[in-house]
Amino acid sequence: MRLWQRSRFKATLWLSRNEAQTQKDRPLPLAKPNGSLIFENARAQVSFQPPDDSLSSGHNFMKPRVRFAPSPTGYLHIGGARTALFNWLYARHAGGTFVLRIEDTDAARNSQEAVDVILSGLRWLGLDWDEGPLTGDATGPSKGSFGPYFQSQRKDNYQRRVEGLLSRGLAYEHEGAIKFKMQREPVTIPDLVIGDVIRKLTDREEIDPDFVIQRSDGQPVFHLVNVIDDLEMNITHVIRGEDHLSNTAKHIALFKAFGVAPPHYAHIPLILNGDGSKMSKRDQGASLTGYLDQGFLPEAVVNFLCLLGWSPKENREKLTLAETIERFDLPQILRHNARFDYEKLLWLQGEYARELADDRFYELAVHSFARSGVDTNVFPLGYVKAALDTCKGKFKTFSELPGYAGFYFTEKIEYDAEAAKKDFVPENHPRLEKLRDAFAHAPAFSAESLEVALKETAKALGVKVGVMVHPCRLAVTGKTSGPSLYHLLQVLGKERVMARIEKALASF
RNA sequence: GACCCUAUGGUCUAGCGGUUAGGACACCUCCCUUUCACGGAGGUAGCCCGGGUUCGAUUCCCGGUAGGGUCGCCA
Repeated sequence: MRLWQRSRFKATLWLSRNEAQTQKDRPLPLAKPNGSLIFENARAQVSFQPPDDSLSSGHNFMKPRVRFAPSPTGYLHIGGARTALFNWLYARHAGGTFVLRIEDTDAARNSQEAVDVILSGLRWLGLDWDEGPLTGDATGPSKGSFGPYFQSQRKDNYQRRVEGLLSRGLAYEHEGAIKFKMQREPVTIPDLVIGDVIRKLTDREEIDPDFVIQRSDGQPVFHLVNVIDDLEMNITHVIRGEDHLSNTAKHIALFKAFGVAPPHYAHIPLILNGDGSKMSKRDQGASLTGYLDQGFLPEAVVNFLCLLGWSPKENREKLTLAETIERFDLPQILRHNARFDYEKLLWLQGEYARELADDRFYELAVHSFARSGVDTNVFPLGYVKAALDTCKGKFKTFSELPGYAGFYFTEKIEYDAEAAKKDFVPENHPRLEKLRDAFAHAPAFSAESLEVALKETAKALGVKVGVMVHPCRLAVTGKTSGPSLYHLLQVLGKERVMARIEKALASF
């Protein structure tokens, strides 16, 4: 079973690469269990003439055209982001075109701001689109020759198509709405990921298989506009979430009704919550914006998303974008849903954060402090950079940074309560005094000589190094962990360090 | 309720009839170390169940179970 399905994948893909557009006018390739190809005339079940030239493009494209068609709901779902990523990867891999189309048919919940969330999210991830809107304004500028790229601006097309359907008896009015005459026979959905899916009618559909394509208020419905836009934008591959799989039967029927062979379909598995439940809007981690806000790096998010439902093989986990584009292809996409593993994302984030180029690291770090209300610009640039250098590679997300290194930029040191109880004890008081004196007389206030000073003090007192280290760290940073102690002392400088030690000594 | 998809450690996955079932994250132990992190060494843990097919099934087929999706004048 699997074998013949896979052989069909190859045949279909080959077709997609080389004859992506000419297939529009050709029969649909299907496979038989013996692996040979058969052809089924896509128009076999329709008895009308295909649309005139004004509705069907005469262009002959060799490269795939894919699209991401989100609805502006005010946020970009992480699953949607991955769908966009897979589309983008396939386009880049195959040298095709990535189209961004905004499905804003539901006027009530659309706004320019909601579109901007999508645009900025995709831009953040680095998923540039070859065609689509340039701004969130539905009537604003766009690039590409298949526009408009907002469905709200394409009403005439839908109206014309509906009238065509009506005149050919393929749709009818019902209580003010327009319904499409859906076939009752099972629909075969050729899918590049899953294989041939034979979709039968459900019990409710048995009663009435027809579905509304235009509401009684005149607004076209998703299934209709989605198909018309894909058709008119010459989309060759529809790569979308598996939640659309069952509905694809309707779309294929619609394509047939318009006299055109449907595009290739690739339904990708969904992303579930860590506990296996469906990831909905309200779930933690569902919104892409959240990752930006938490200080994740887009390259980490992209890398992680790639690993959900697709594998680069060869035991690779961390990949550059170029490597991913090179390796990515539709047949290797997994068929089962994946759970979102936050820990693994965090690991990748740490990997990328450690390797950040200095300038970008400083920029992101300064930004994270600004977000937490700390203006690092009031400190000398050299001081800020030196401080940040001691933190690189020691934390994962940038939202951790203000908590990790905030002591560099404030004199209000709050001691960790538990640590103070343990380290600010009477016997440590004279030890800290000795350390203060040793620091005061160190030949230089550098990490090297401070380390020598501290170790010699410990030796003189007959205690382990740690006995000196912990109270000292607590005194100058208020925390039990952080950057290298000697280095942070050097960066803070003698004045700050001495003052903080005095203050600590006065507190116990 | 019906229809569709799926099923390898806790998680992401490699595997495409014969393997000591591989890697990564997480977890545990140890080493390194001023803390944390990194790095190094090692460890616990897996083929959902039941039938077939086969000399031989994680792998192929059927059934069950479980999870997910769909059946809207939402997208």
